[in-house]
Amino acid sequence: MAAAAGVSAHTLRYYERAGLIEPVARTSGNQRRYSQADIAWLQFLLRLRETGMPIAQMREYAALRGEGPETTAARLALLEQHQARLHEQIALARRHEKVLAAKITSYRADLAAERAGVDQTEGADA
Amino acid sequence: MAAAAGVSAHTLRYYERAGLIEPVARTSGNQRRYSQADIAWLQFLLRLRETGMPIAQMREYAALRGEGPETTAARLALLEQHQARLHEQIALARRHEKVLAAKITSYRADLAAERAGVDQTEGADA
DNA sequence: CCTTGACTTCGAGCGCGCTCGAACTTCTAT
DNA sequence: ATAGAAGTTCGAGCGCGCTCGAAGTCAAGG
Repeated sequence: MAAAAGVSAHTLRYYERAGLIEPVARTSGNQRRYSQADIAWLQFLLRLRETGMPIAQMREYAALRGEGPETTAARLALLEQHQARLHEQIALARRHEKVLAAKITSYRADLAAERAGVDQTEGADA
Repeated sequence: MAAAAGVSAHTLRYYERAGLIEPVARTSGNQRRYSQADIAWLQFLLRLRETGMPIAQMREYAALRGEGPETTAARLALLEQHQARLHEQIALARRHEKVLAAKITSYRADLAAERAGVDQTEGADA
């Protein structure tokens, strides 16, 4: 059970169906045997996945890979595009973090005021 | 159409159904009229949403808010918890960014080698 | 008055990424 | 030889966060 690669057998089969993994070698009895290369590829996919790359794009990437080494440039472009998205995500998250931190600070102030017996402002939530 | 607050009327009603927005004032003809306070609250919600807070937790927050000012501490705790998650997300995204950058660098090297007429390594994807 | 268009409720449907279960086959250990 | 664990295919289901459509109600302009 190659699902020890950090993912369920169900998911593994799903990835195959989804065209992310080219059909893997089978035993005489039709059972899948994952090679080292298969596992490496899977882990690469999982890393892309973790970074929020949608399945559809991973499929594109996988298709390019299937077409051979002459698609390296195209694959690189995909990765770069993904990297750009990742950058954006991080930047956005950081902005949100700032807003949230401000909100929390003001909440703390409210609490302090309350403990001091001062009336609260209503609807201070925005 | 208060949906000009950056969200569709459908979504607005969905949020009400979902318990994120307490039922808003209606005209004689049963039509919703959003007050400034409603709009402010909505925008606060949307900000939480954008930062990836799940609806379920927003619902919790909304419920606490409905219970009055004595729940401020609890709400603060929720926000802090969310902040922690946001921090984690950012940290994770940064790690992914590093991995991806490394991958891209190696791809560029592959491309350069190819242009130089050197054979490619197969399965270099992990 | 009457059209027209924005509102209402309700429940169904969607896109994503799995996740699961049924029914069947195959492998493994005794 | 055989029990039972683990594999197979297939299609359905789920959880999230909307999104949409049908059928009806209401408001405002001509």
